[in-house]
Amino acid sequence: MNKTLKPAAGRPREFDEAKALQDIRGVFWTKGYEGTSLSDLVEATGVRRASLYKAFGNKKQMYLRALELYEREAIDDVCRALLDPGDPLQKLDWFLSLPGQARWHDHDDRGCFLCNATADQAAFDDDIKRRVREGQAKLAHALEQTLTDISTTPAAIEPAAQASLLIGVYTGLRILARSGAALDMLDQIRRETLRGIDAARPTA
Amino acid sequence: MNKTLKPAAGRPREFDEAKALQDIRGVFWTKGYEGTSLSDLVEATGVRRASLYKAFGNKKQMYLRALELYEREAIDDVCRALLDPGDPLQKLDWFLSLPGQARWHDHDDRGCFLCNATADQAAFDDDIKRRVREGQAKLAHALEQTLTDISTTPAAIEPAAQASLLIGVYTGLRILARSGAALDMLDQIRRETLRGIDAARPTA
DNA sequence: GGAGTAACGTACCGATTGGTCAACAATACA
DNA sequence: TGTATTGTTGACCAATCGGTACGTTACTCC
Repeated sequence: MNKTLKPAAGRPREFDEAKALQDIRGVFWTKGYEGTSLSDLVEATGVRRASLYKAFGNKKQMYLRALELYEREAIDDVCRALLDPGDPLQKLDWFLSLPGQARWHDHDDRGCFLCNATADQAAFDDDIKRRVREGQAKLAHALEQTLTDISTTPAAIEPAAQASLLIGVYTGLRILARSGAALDMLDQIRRETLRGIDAARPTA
Repeated sequence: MNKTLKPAAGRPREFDEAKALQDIRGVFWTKGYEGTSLSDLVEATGVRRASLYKAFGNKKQMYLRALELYEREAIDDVCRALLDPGDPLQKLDWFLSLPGQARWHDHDDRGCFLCNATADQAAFDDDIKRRVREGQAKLAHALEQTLTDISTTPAAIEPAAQASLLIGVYTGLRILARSGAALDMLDQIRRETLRGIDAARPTA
């Protein structure tokens, strides 16, 4: 929007910061925080080391920005799909099938960056902890909305608790998928989770 | 057993290899694979660097041995508890309450080493992948046994699929707990999981 | 008491880590 | 045409990384 506006002082940036951030996200996503070196990021972006530091600060902030971008794009896409019209149970089934789909299609499954971050660095850094929490909250909100749509008698089910369950199962599925679990196992987990949710709804 | 037997040739080892492995496990457990340096292990064990290499080979093998020890002790303990006599549903409730318990009691929760390994290095290394799979299989077997005890009409429930579900939920819970998720959320996940399993059993 | 063997202790290795510095280049504004 | 400001560049940093070479020491067996 304001790309041309506000030219600011000094020499203009020669690289596309947004594009660089996408590349950075890709590296952190596949290799994790500790597994990613600055040299990796320099190679992936084509941007010199000092320029990256000038633009982003330090490694941790690059990671945070990359995770933020992932949440704004990938997570929001999932939320939108969950809020789209359609059969709620079918949408939840789709949501829980994402880990297995990724493991099935991709040669090497890099999982969900949000889940990776949860397992990777959230335990060690409060800033990452907060960002992960925020992404989960967005997801939980969309799931809760979808769950509410299952029944018009909301007293019978507890959408908030079931949304938490879905976050938990989804996280577990992503971690298991990336660690090479059998597709059968992932399918079983998805089916049993949906069975439990279906069983909890009021018998109309 | 054969501590005194087979003295072998050469200078005897001055440190207790089993004790050193326990210390190594502790460091990997809390700091992860990449987060652990050889200096950390030297400091934790009190054993010189070259002696560690002599005894264990390299860093990855130290990790594998530590994970193996964890599975042989902690995981087996859990399996035994699940197979002990008692109300099956209550035992499953206990199992799913472990992550929340750890988060509640320990100042900083280092989680379940098996789950940490699943999320940490299993995606990148086939050997670790195999070891993780083995630990999960042991757990799954005990869970399946417990689930079978819930009902005497096994056709109505699918213990194998529900065991997979429990592994998935447990993994998710451990990752979420360590990443600082609210205790409420962990409780909700546990409750909803058990509700689903309870709902699936045949109405006697 | 050798001879053989294996662990110990230390110093060391090249490579890589995240991060910085100062010279230089490109822009806006006066 | 300065001057201020900011990005680019490439060399450079101390620290640390996983791993090793080698001389010494402690043990068993002959």
